[in-house]
Amino acid sequence: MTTDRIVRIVLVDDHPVVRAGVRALLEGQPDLTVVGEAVDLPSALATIGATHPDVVLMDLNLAGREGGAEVTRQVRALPEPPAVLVLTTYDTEADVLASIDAGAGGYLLKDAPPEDLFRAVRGIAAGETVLAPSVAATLVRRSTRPADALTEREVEVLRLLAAGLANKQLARELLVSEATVKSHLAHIYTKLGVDSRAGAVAKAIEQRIIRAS
Amino acid sequence: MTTDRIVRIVLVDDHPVVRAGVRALLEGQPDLTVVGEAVDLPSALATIGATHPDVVLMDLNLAGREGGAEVTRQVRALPEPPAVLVLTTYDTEADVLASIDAGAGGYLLKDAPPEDLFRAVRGIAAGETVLAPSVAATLVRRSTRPADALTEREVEVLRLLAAGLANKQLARELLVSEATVKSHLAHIYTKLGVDSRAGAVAKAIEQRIIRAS
DNA sequence: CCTCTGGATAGCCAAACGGATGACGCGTCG
DNA sequence: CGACGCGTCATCCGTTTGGCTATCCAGAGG
Repeated sequence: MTTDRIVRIVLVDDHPVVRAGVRALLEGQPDLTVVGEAVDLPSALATIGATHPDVVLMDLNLAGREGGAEVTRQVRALPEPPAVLVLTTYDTEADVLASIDAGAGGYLLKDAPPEDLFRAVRGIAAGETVLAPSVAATLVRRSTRPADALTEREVEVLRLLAAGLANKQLARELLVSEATVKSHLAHIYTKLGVDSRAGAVAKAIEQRIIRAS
Repeated sequence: MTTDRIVRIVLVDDHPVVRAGVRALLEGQPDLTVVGEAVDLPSALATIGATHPDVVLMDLNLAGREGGAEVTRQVRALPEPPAVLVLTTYDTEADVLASIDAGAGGYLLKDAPPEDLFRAVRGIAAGETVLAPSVAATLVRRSTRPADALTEREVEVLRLLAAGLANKQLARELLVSEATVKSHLAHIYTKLGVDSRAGAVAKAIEQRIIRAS
């Protein structure tokens, strides 16, 4: 609490515009400083190894082979890992859960006001967990209504379903039998309150369980 | 060409982080200046009316009721309208076409290097049309294949499809025979490049042909 | 005037789908 | 320990879907 040390930050985002923006905002704060930037997994590990930052600001939608969640996981696997604050555009259930699971200490949306960003960075640096209001709401909604919470596997099925795959293709992709796929689908239908694939896809996108991109 | 006038710019983006980033980048150029920012349609019209900029940098994924395309259209409908450069994350065919159709003079992706951004802004201000390479490719691909563009009726079918209705229900709802519904669906599938209802719903939402909520 | 497009209609048929029901191994948790 | 959730798999059965081919009509435009 009496740590008036400057918070050292590394940005990981493949958009130059966003990096410049976050950097400009953070550098306006006397107690925050950006010590490095990276655009993908290799550059992130290299930059973090070279600078040993306190906090990593991570974009989830990285262009490279590995998404932000995977990069987060590997960053957190380092010895004496920095705290990771996910700063992204979407707040789908799947994204949030994957990030938290990967070891992120916070989840903030890019449309958050700068003050929230500063608060979040300071909080993360102090070891707190920081969630954007809508993200917290998502998690609360999920834990207060455990009746219709989809399992990981079911979300996985949904994602592929949204790609228009048939049961046979789903089975091949998930390495299970077609019977299992139909079983998952039946559960998904009852949980989402629909009775067809099309309805499930629409409802899943609407409820941000998966995203349409 | 001998116009050494400073290019006056208004930013329209609902992400404070991105606005700050673009502003920081642009202000680093002596011949470019940001004279205003806006987050949605009303604030955009107000800001543009008050500042009369040369160029508007427009994000497509605005949070408000109107997307960037609609805002672009209304901006271009003003007397002596500023040039509009769309600066966004995605380059889906639908987005690009909607932007151009709405009167945008350029389309750039957020992952473009800053130099490209500067060049684009100067070009737009000079009355040129500026397209990102991948965007240009999209347009070329389309002009060689002018096959797709859903009719009103087909979009109507899609909307109901996303509600999970079966063909029989679709027929009742649309006051046509089931055969007609199947005919529409077949056309939709070929136009969207899918072969199932679920795929069609996902693609339609992705391309913003219908809304998911 | 004739063509083109969008919309509506029809029948056929194999394949896919959704519902129901039951079962098994495996963790967790009271 | 026993109940429970989860993921897995299976069989049966009626319904739906998607692909195909073909016709008809009204309005727009060359």
